Amino acid sequence: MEIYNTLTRRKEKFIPRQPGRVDMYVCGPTTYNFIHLGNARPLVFFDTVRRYFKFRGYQVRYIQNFTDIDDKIINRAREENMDALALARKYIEEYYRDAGALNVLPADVHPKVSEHLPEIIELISTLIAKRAAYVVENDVFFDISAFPEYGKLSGRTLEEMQAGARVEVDPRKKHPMDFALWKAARPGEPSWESPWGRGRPGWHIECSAMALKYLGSNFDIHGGGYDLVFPHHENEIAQAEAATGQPFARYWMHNGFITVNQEKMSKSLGNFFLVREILEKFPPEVVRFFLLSTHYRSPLDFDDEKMAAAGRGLERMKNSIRLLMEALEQPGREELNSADEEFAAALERYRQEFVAAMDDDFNTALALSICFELAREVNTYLHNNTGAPCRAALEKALELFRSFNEVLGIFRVDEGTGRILIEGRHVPGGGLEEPLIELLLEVRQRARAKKDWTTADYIRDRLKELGIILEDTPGGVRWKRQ
RNA sequence: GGCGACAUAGCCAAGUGGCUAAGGCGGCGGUCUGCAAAACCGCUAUUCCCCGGUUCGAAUCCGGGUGUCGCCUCCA
Repeated sequence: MEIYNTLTRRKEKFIPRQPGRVDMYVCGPTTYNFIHLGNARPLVFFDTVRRYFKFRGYQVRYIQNFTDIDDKIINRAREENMDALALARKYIEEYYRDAGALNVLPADVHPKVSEHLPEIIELISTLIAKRAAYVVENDVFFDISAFPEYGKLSGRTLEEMQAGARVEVDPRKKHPMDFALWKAARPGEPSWESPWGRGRPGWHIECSAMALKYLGSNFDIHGGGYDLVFPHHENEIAQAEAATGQPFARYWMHNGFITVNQEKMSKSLGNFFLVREILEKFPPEVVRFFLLSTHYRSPLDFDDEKMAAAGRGLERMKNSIRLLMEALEQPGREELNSADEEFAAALERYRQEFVAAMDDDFNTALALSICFELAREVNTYLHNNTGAPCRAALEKALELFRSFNEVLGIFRVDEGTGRILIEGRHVPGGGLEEPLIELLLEVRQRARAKKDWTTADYIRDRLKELGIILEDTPGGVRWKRQ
């Protein structure tokens, strides 16, 4: 496998710290609101990375933090007249709903800053002891001059950064790029006891402390959005490496940004989309499919039309799986003929191409295109074998869809059997709906037998308005939910 | 001002030195159908922003230009 490493600015062969095992840490959201589409991209992408490693037989340990202590949370809590930690807790709950809808599997550990104060304080103490940090009044700052490699991740030098500085510098800092590890308590803010008085941790120290706690030094993959490269990840490296003397993480992966109408999502532009709002308009699988349809390092532009196009594409794949499942309900043929052999050989080729695509820096866009090729192969095969297709061949194709989906997570899966669920007729709990639809279809068939097309079309149109799609086939009518 | 990324069809999007430039959406034509839907078949970029260069050969490498976006400040 090859992974693009931000640290070296090129693709590198992936060699894990321990053979057969991958330890990864991904920066999770600051929980002061529902998650937005920009949060969803790294969520879905790194979830896919983790699924792929499992697919490839690695044992994966996946850590994703929640930042539940932060200026934004405090400000928001003040606006809502709420306790800051309670507000954070509320949005952590909401996070699980949105992430779950997007088929993002929970991390092995979701550490919270508020539950890791001892680790954070210990790390800061170590940095002070090693003269990589200094105390001013009740604040603690990281001393950039103690870490000569500062800037290695973002590829900029201290001089360049100073030249471009646009922010007023706290005059108590020894160097303008020094950053806060510990902030003295201010009235009305959550705070904790520390050797430097009551206060709270700075933004960057939490990830260093929690990643080191759960994964140790030199773990395999650290991920997050591209905007975290500087200063967040740069500072994480400085803190962790100054404290331990060891490399922090081996591969740094960063996803590109989501834009809306070619502009970065931002509150000031009013083009901020919450996952929750989008899910009111589009099914979650379509959102996930859309997010994976572009390579993770490229920017991705969001608008309704592109989502609609993604939905139609996903529908094509679902139709193919649906046709496959229907064909498997028929008797079929047991023995293989040469056309079946050819079909099976094509399936094997797709499997290899899929793995090659994902091995190449997680090229999900290419992997999805292989799913489309698989769909067409299946449809063509079914088209040419309407009489009695070979069961073994069909089962092999369905299994291939299933294993691709294990990685991509774009189709819903039955938790018990692991089989792909294509929304069709069956509703859990049943009720009268299904028999009534069947009854209407029967009436419509009678009309059709009498060539009463007006009635037949009327039933079809009205059912469509209710979200029931009819398709007349030579073998009878087929129906599905929209 | 400093640093960086990107530019492939109507739209989205793979491809980073050499077979016919993947795939999807849309469009057009055909098969099937009472019609429709779904599906299948065919067509839809003589060319990859522009200009130079390297090379037997470049969308792919190098130089210059233009344009778009991002980071340098909280940000996924």
